[in-house]
Amino acid sequence: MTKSDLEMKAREMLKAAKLYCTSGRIDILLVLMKAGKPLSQNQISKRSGKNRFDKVTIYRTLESLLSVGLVHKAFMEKRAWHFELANHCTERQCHPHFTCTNCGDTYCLTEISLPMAKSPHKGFVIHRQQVRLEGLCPACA
Amino acid sequence: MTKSDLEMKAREMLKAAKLYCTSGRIDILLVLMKAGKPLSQNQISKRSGKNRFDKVTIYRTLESLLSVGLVHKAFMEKRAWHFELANHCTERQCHPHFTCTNCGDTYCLTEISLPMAKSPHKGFVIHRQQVRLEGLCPACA
DNA sequence: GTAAAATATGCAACTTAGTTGCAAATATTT
DNA sequence: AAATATTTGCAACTAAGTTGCATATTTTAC
Repeated sequence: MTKSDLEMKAREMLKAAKLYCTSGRIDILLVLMKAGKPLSQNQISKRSGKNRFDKVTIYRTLESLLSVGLVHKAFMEKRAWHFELANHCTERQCHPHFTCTNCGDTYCLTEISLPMAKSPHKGFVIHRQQVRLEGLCPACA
Repeated sequence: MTKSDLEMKAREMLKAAKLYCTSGRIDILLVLMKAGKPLSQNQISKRSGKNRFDKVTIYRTLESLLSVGLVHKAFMEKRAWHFELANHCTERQCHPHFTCTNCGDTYCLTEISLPMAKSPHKGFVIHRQQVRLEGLCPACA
């Protein structure tokens, strides 16, 4: 897929979500598509090349993408939130995220999926489930 | 269990872990025992009564308790880390944490446990697994 | 195509979480 | 009770994330 193909795709995603097609949103979507794993605001900023956007803009852009379900927030050991494309995630569950305790890298383990937790008797209604895994990656094992 | 019984218990836990029995550690353990759910530094501070400890002390205390496995870090939707007693948690998995999307309260669902994820072929070694659930609590459902 | 309306962006200033270094205080060991 | 080991408080700092407002860009209506 060429660069402009990806950009076309980003534009379609934004249009379908009824969001303005702005350079910020397109760029950030491209960065996330190419990364294929959760990135923090800071990482997104560094990867968005010459047209660096303001920190506030990145946060607000992520918020808008989040509000229409184009991205997800992933919980990580790091203090900052990480964001990733909502690709292949269902309403109820995304793939588990694996963080290597040795090198610190995070991977999306799209091959794995755990059964959804069953609500306990007391009347809890479970809508979504997120799973975080820790251990050693192939390079560090 | 009376207040001093709890304190005795805290002292035993610290002694077994070969940590100095200081008023800060005892107090913070008591707060966590009474809470029964993950608390942030800020919440711990508010709940530790008259002998409020310095923010830095609380962080360092939690760190020491963490290092000997007496407490766990829980990931939450909030920006701050939350800590809880490592009660009933195995090496590999703790109970899932449930956060109500309506009222924001967090519960420890000790009745639920998911099977551990199986390592995918590629050579990942999974050591620990954490599960976060979202939905409606009995009061909000 | 252009003007008006709707929304996004940048900047400055702010809040909150968490950390570091160092001197003073407290806990344990002898 | 003194010496040693460890913890605590304070001040000052870093980094993540937010808010308000003026300006710029995108879309819509004509």
